[in-house]
Amino acid sequence: MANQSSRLDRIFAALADPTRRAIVMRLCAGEASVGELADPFDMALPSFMKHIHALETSGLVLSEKSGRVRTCRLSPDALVGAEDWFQQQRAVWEARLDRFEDYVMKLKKERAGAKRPSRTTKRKGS
Amino acid sequence: MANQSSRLDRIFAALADPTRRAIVMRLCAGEASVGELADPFDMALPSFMKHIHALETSGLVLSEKSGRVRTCRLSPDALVGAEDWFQQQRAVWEARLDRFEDYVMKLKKERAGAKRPSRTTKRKGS
DNA sequence: TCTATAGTTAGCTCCATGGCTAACCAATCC
DNA sequence: GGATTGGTTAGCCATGGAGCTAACTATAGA
Repeated sequence: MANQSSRLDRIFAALADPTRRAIVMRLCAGEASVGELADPFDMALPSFMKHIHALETSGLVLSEKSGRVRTCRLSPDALVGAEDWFQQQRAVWEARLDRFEDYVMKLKKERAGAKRPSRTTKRKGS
Repeated sequence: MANQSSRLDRIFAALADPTRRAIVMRLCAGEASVGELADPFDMALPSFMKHIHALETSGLVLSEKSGRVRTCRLSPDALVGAEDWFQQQRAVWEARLDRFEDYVMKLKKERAGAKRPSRTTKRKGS
């Protein structure tokens, strides 16, 4: 797993473009040919194909040509990689919030220690 | 003019860069000054500042200058927007898979005596 | 006050991206 | 077989992103 980050690079870069996000959204509803996908966009085909290609090299989209028609579909685990990233971040972030809260609680406790007999300050859980 | 890049555009573009993802990850662990953030990266400060700026204009990161030190932290709802997008997509996608699965099941049933119930579509909940 | 520190601004390269046209296959269809 | 359709390749251009240096501002510390 040397360079997994570059995969994330490409996934996020792919999703940074509204045209490509729209393609992904459309493919969520089922596979489609390049032509069908391109139809709603006011864009020359070669330009559009670049988007398809970007999505393919990011691993989000798979395509297959049969006859003269290329059919695209979402990769089964397409969005998983990126979504996982978010979840990891959120995990750290929330852990940190917890820790921060602990810290604040501890401060309060220490500071109030003189004034107030502390209630058993034990949180952590959620 | 009317349509400057949408917020999602900027968020995903921001996350498409490994340096910036690293910054976000680091900020998950708590706020830090620009200098502290920049330290692990072998990069000139002005270059690094561009990354910070990209993160700020994406709304992922907030910063505040006090004295000569600029302190950065994650925006509280930083990753929410993007994460939501994934969840929406996944919803549509899974709905569609379910429909597809229904279809497959129906096929199987029709073709033979129905035997095994399967539900492969499920992945981690949140 | 003088100096070191922490960022900032300006301005330059280089290359990737997103768009275009034009010409080119290769299936299909009449 | 010839025309049509659906994609592909090649090549051009403009923009913007990522990096750099150099010079500057402003605060903190001695």
